[in-house]
Amino acid sequence: MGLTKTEIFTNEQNQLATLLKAMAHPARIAILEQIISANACICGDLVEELGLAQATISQHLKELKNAGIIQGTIEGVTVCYCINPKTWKLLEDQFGVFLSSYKGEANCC
Amino acid sequence: MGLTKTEIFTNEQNQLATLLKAMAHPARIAILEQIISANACICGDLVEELGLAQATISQHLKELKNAGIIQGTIEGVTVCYCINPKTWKLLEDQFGVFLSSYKGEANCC
DNA sequence: AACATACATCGTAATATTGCAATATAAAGA
DNA sequence: TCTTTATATTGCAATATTACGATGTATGTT
Repeated sequence: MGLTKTEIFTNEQNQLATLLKAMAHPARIAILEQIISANACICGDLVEELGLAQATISQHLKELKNAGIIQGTIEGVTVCYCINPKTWKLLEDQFGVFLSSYKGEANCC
Repeated sequence: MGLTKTEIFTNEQNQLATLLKAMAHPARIAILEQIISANACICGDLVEELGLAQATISQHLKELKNAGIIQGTIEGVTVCYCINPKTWKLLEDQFGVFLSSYKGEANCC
């Protein structure tokens, strides 16, 4: 096994899980924080900022791109990464609905 | 390798990643949705609701419990699971800050 | 053209995750 | 006590993730 049974779950459940999974790594959170705080799109600066090898950073960027969370544009020799506003909003909405569905009502246990 | 280099990142980055990771699976999202919608705490009902083996559900519950997202109390033969309000709030806060740090400003790429 | 720079991809090793059958444990009832 | 019921744990197979060195691929520079 070792293979998630996606067919059992709803599209929304699978989609949310995929987005969360893409973010569920400290390196990828750090990368996103950098991209956001730099406001402009950084690129190989990430390799210096975080203490990871270039290949590793590139792989994390690929995962974020695959999930649609960031987008990259080639700018000469460098590649410019930035947040994909559409997916970001989707995540805010989907996860927001999910989180706020719990009202913290009278604890039963 | 295959081992996350947690020592490179901040506590907050690691903590958020851990919480997101615990939720980043459709089965665990489904479990949480059930627990929330049932309002009261359900238990083995999950095995019937979702189409997964009892051992698998139990394992997912364990992961959610380890992450502090849910808590379980023994009630006779059954175990009563519910959301841990503290962790839920922590996640809402931490992830909320993170998500809202991106203002969707002028796209650069 | 030859080279440097910036990324991406490949290949690989170490480890983690997912899922389940089988088995263990613990509480309630006969 | 013996059995049933509900859940946890163990052990295992299949697959995924993380990380990195080595190498490939563009693009710009001399």
